Amino acid sequence: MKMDKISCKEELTALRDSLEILGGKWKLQIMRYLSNRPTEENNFKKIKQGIPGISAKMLSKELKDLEINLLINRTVRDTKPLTVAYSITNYGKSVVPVTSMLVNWGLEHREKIIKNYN
Amino acid sequence: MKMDKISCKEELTALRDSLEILGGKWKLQIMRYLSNRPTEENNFKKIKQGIPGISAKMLSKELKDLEINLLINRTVRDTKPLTVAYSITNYGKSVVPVTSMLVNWGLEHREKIIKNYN
DNA sequence: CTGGATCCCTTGTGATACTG
DNA sequence: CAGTATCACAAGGGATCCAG
Repeated sequence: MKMDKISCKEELTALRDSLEILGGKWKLQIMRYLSNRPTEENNFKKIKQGIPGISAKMLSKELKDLEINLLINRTVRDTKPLTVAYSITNYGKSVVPVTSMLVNWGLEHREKIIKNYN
Repeated sequence: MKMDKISCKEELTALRDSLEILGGKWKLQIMRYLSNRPTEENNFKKIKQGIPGISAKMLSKELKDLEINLLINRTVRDTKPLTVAYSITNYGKSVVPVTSMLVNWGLEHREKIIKNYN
């Protein structure tokens, strides 16, 4: 936990750094999916089916990005046909609170919107 | 605070709802900027100068989106020349924890990356 | 099964000039 | 001051086919 006082500009820079790593349509969804299944064998196909609407191309790209940033592990199993298991790293678990917060926010936002229409 | 158990698919849907409202390059930065200045007169020009890199076009568009979603207020002052004040709504304050978390995450991520290069 | 390569359309974003 | 209009380009993302 950071306790130093930082300026607004520094805050915005940090915020941008986060968004650069975690932003976009899919990354947080993938992180959430994997964090919900820490013990299972999460192979490519299974993840693709678990995240509605994502294409193979996007999933492939996003997984690569997340791996580069040390947020997930990619393990190739020498089976035949070969399979690949993806899992969250310990470091990657640091984004779980972020996704939790957004999940709750999304639920409450929908409630709020619905209330406004009644 | 939600205590109901929800399925992973529902979680991802809620996450997507959040990202639809708050996602993109600028919305969270704008929210952060405004939440840091709740008492000041935040006019268009000032916000534009406070958020490095944003264009007038984008700022205009994003402010409109945020207003539609009830996250910020837009108040036209009948001065001359006319000025417009933007401020966070009470509801909009609910996203402050999200931005705080991302600011901290961004700071720590940078530290981590630097450490990995040494 | 995993996922790279290619093609192509849509959307996002920036620069510039301009209006009320 | 507070934006809008227009153009132009980059990035995002889907579909399809193909290879290890």
